[in-house]
Amino acid sequence: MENYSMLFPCPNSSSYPISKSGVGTSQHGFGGQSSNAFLGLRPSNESSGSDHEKRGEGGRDAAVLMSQITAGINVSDELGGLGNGNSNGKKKGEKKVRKPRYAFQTRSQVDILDDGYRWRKYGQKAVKNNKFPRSYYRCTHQGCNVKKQVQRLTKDEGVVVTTYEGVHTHPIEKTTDNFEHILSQMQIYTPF
DNA sequence: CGGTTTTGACCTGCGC
DNA sequence: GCGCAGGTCAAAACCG
Repeated sequence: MENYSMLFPCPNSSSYPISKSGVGTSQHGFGGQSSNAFLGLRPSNESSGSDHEKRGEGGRDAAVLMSQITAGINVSDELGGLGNGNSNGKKKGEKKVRKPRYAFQTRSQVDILDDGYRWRKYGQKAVKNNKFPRSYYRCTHQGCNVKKQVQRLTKDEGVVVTTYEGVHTHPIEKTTDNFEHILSQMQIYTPF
């Protein structure tokens, strides 16, 4: 389905360490958490990878503290087919506008990254070739139509893929220092 | 009591 | 056309 084009240059390494235990040290600090092992997104993921221990559920606010940005930018401008007819405003005959989506991977014990915005979960689906479900969230801010999907890789249970769709039309609600750092870094890498 | 999560049903697009 | 897979809806349950 979605073919992510990973345009995320790792700034401080010539070779990307693709390791399951991506806890490496680097001089590049994402606000305290300093590690970026480029893992890359592969469309096919069979062969369940490392068997780590399960995620520590619960601590939503501590999510970002536990996570390490590992990779990722996805630019899918107008990918032709994604099964989605009624994004918002279900006028028939309306040409469906596909918003660009941005995906990145984090290495996290929990699924939910606290990025400072308030999200409401509106769906969860089992994904093929993945033993973990994909969760769908929508920004609860009025008028803001940003969505995100969160999915854990079967291949590496420690990796969480977060896909954002849309742009927030409002300021961040609660600032999380770590994630602000992350965002600022990502804007550097983003080619637009 | 209001907001959020859960979860099954439903819808839509795509490939065969 | 049919089946599958992804995405969304909505009612009920849950929680602070």
